Amino acid sequence: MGRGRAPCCEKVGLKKGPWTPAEDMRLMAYIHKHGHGNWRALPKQAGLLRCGKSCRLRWINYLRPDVKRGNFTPEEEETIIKLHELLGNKWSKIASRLPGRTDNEIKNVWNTHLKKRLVSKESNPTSHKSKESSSSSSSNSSVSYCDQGEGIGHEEQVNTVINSKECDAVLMEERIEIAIEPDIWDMLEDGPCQLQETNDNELKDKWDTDSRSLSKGPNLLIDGPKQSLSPSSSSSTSNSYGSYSIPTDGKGPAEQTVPPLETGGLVDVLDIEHQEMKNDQSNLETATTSLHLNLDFWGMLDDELCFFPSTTVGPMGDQGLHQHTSEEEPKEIDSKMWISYLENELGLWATGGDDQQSQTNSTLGSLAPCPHYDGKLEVEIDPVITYFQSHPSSPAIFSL
DNA sequence: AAGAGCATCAACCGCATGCGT
DNA sequence: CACGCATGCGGTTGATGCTCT
Repeated sequence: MGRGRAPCCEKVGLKKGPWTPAEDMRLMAYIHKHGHGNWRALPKQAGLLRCGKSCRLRWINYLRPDVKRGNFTPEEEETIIKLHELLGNKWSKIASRLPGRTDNEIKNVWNTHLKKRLVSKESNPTSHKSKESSSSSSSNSSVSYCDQGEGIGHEEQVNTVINSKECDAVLMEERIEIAIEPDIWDMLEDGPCQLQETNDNELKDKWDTDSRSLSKGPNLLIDGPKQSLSPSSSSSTSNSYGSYSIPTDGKGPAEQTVPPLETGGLVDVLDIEHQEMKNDQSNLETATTSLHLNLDFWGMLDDELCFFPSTTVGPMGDQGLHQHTSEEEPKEIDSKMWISYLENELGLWATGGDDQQSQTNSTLGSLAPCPHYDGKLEVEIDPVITYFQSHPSSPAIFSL
């Protein structure tokens, strides 16, 4: 049905392969300030030698604040199995039922773990029969009924509970059903600067501990705590992670009343869906609430930036990042300074090889540091490292 | 200790879909 | 209605790390 085809990304001069920390930072900084209204234009505007697709994917699968990392819980796995029975390889739909999980991640887990597990169970029918066997076409093969046009009955089965429209609409509501760790919010309310002064060791311990349980990637910017929180739901979108709100202003996280979703079982989930759809108005309200949450998230990010050690405040000194004026121009200046600052900091620790590195290094000397930035940091404290050590996960940084 | 094989997962690719003109 | 474009989605690949021999 699609008319015309997206012109292939300009391949010439565009970088492929694993993302570097510098690229991650650039992307995060850009989206932080500008959002991602246009993925295609984004890399150019952000100074990234990547195609928009690549940026989008990186953001969605890794940098997105509410992405949950770490091993899947048994409950999550069970949910995936059940949903796969019903939906087949509709990874994005499945992902929409698992807050913080991406379709890519779920797809990988399915292909590497769950599928094999089910196959082995099938080969041992005494321990596993009935349900799985009746839907084996979808559960033990990556080629599902959805792919093959078979199993329409399954689709109908799903549709008796949720038609596709319902499903999409429900996703909005669902986005806020994410367990929040209260202490995280407490930490936020205390203010990151205060934390730095009073709870630094404790917090660091927490991060360190959490970090150990994390999955790691070959090119991770930072490992992150296995978190069950996602303060900024991506509910402004019709899918689980498709877009993110542009920062402006918002209400505090404390207003959020978040019933934990996780996996109460598929039936429960679908029941909830059904009930939810009875009231479009409430969905609209939820959407509004979620929007506030998203906005707040960015505000929190800005607040977080004062988490830099007192000697390592950002480019705007101890005021800049907190100063939110209504005027566009100062914001733009802030944005540029912020990005420049990030680039500078990356120049302190990132290894060479990245062509952006030369850029950042070249600007290193020319950029006026913040009033508190005395230049000794390079030796004594690396502000970026310090910052991310305190916030071991990039998602965590944003989701705090 | 070294190499082979396997497992995992981030990232890419191409097609599908939706929307604006 | 036709077209072009941007984004979403699912399959696949390749790099990396781990385990086994």
